[in-house]
Amino acid sequence: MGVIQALPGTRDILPEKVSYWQWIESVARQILHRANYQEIRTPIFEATELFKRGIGEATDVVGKEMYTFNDKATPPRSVTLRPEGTAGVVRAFIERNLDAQSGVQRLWYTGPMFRYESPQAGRQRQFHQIGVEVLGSADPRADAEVIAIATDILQSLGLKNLRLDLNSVGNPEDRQNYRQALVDYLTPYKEELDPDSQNRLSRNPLRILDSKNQRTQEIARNAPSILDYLGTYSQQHFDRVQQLLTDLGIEYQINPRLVRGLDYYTHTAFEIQSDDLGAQATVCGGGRYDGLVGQLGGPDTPAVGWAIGIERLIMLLEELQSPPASTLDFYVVSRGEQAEAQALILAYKLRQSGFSVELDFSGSAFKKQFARADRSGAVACLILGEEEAASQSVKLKWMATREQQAIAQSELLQMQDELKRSILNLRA
RNA sequence: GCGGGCGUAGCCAAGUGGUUAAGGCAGUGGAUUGUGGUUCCACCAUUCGGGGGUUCAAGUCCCCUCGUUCGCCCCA
Repeated sequence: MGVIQALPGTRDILPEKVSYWQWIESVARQILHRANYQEIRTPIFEATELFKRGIGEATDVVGKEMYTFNDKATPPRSVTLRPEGTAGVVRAFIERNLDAQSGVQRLWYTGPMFRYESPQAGRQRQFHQIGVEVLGSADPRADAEVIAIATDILQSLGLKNLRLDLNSVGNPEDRQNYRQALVDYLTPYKEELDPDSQNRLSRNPLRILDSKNQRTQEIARNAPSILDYLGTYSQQHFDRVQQLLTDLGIEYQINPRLVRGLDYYTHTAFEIQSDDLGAQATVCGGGRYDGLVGQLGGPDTPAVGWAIGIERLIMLLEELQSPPASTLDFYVVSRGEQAEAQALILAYKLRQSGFSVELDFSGSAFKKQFARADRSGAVACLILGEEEAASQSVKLKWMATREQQAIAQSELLQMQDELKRSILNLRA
């Protein structure tokens, strides 16, 4: 039609939905504040190299989903819109020497992420995450704390029917041993696997475990478990994390086939899923990444974190709650040149006194303006016609009771406290 | 990249080859002078995402194209 549309996989967040976003942000902020996590804001684009090295060349995210382009530098510089939050935070941690500041850095962030994928339910090209990263502790309590914060946020928003899947992917050595065992097991079945899995057999066999192909799943069911290949330290760490979660009263299920898509994970890996989300069931995913900081050129620093997908969270919230109702105090109705001018001033002054006030600009019949006042959800209506304008007065009408009184404009502005009390009462 | 669904007004939506394209919401004007969450009336798509074709006749059938949506892959 010639109308310019938002690009595929991007969405406008319209005013009627924004209350969900504000609600999520305020709940998360509060919970993170209580745990003394500090907010960090990093650029939404970074050197492409950061993600290649951090996330791993072999991953799908890096291999086919990055928004990468050259900027105008000479020579051209390859730049990528961040596909996830951890790499940027770790880069800042290293570059700004945050490790030197204190033992442990507890950080959180929120903002847009970008992946060039085909959009579907719960998946966009620009989407938003809220995430945490704890840098500088290998203690299982850090894993448990971070998981507890995630469940706390989700529960505080009223979500139920969530599953916490937990696994350990061990350290690189454990994983190498396991990988070999897995390949040994799967190779005889190679012809029966789905084509994607056949491909992965040599490149990324762990990923075969969570294939959705039925036959592949049947085969994977009897595959060796990573949990039988954990070394002593890995096993102790994993046991401890489980114990701590139990102590905290957080329910989880061990899922030895949980494999996460980014290369940097070590030891703890977890996902929080819902059955109400269609194909993209994961609301929160995370884990430990003890090797990443070192891999990106920083001092060896153990770390653990997660990210919540805000759009997916909102999909769940929409099924449960409706957004908070309007909180408009006054709707100002006016007609006639003089009255309209006075109405504007009155609205302005009331706002300065802390009231929320909407002014009807239409100039249409009072009847229509009242109908709009009603729909606006305002507690009271202020009416200014020619009579009121002539006498510098205004009619104050309480919508719920239909009671109406004439009052001098100056007097209305004097009785703030009384008005505030009445509005509170009528709203309750 | 691959597969399926859908595309009629600002929004929701009927319509499945035959004169002027239902209805609802929203919007605008009105039902005696300035009072809403009731009612009633009028107005609001020369046109069915776009292009081509079949036919005496197409929103309705066919082809192409664009958009959108769900799924695969993968992830938040």
